[in-house]
Amino acid sequence: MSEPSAGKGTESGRPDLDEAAARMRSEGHRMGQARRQVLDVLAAHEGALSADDVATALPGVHVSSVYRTLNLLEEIGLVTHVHLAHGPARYELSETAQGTRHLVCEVCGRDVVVPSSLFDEVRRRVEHDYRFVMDADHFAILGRCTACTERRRAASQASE
Amino acid sequence: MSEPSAGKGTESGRPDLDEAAARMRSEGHRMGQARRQVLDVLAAHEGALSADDVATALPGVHVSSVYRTLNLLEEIGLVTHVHLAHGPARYELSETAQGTRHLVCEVCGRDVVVPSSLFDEVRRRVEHDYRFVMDADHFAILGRCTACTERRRAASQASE
DNA sequence: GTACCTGCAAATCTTTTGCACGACA
DNA sequence: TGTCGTGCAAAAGATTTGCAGGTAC
Repeated sequence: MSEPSAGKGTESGRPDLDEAAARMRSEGHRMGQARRQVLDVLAAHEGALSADDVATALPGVHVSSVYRTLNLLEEIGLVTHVHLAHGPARYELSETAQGTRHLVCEVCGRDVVVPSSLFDEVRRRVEHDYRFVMDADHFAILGRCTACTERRRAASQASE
Repeated sequence: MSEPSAGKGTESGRPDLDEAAARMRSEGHRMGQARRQVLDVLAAHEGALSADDVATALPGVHVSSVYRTLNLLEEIGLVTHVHLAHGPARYELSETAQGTRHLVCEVCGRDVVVPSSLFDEVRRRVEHDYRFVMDADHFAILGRCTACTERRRAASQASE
């Protein structure tokens, strides 16, 4: 175990984690090992991780516990999930995900993160015209990244 | 606009179907009964259907055939699929789906279809600033419809 | 000490695949 | 008639759930 401070969960030495623990306790939950470790892994990673990624990173934690934990954390609002393309759901800390949108290349799978403020205008129009409040950015937007667009263009030109 | 599949007397009596059959044959495929029936069901429905919906509507057709058929039709370009919320994928005729985007209420599941032209500005900006070409509208945008927004507001006011 | 968390196994749900037979062109 | 489409069963992948025992508080 690579935690700087050993012992029971009250003093983790990580402000984020203490905050999360407090949040959880205030909602009537405990901060067990699995939950602490899952939060750790999510905090340590930049991108969004699948439940399986998390479980693999934590050999001592069972996948089902990872799922349960992620669901709980999401319920509480500490974690958000995104669907990138057609694979499994991917999770990240809400704090990290805040204000971001994922553009995923259908060809190479590259994940481009863009500020969701790009969508402010659309959001306003949708809210006004359709009375619909666009919400958390749970779904990626599919398309083609530069490289794959060029490649495609080159290919179609070559074939003519 | 949309025309009912009554029309001129051709072999099948359904111009859409004949067209589809021709398209399939030109790509080296046959028009079996499962394929014909799946196309029929999709044409008969306004909204997007799950594979299971289609299979249920066609007691004589096996689910696996429905999946295979839908995948083939999608490959050819006659059908498109959308992910509404977190359930199974939903399929509709490309013709119907053309130029539409789905807004799905996270609370009640209502599916609001809007013109994708709403996103033209965003699309331009994303293409210019991020060199990313936004593609088919395979993923719904989640949020909250009017009714559920009001209900939520009322609830949060009541609880204070 | 009690109630909750967790590991494990098995169930669920969606989608895919291998195989043998029957139908379409 | 030969090939392709289809039904059926089983597999595969993602996620959930029941239960028994350990742990946080």
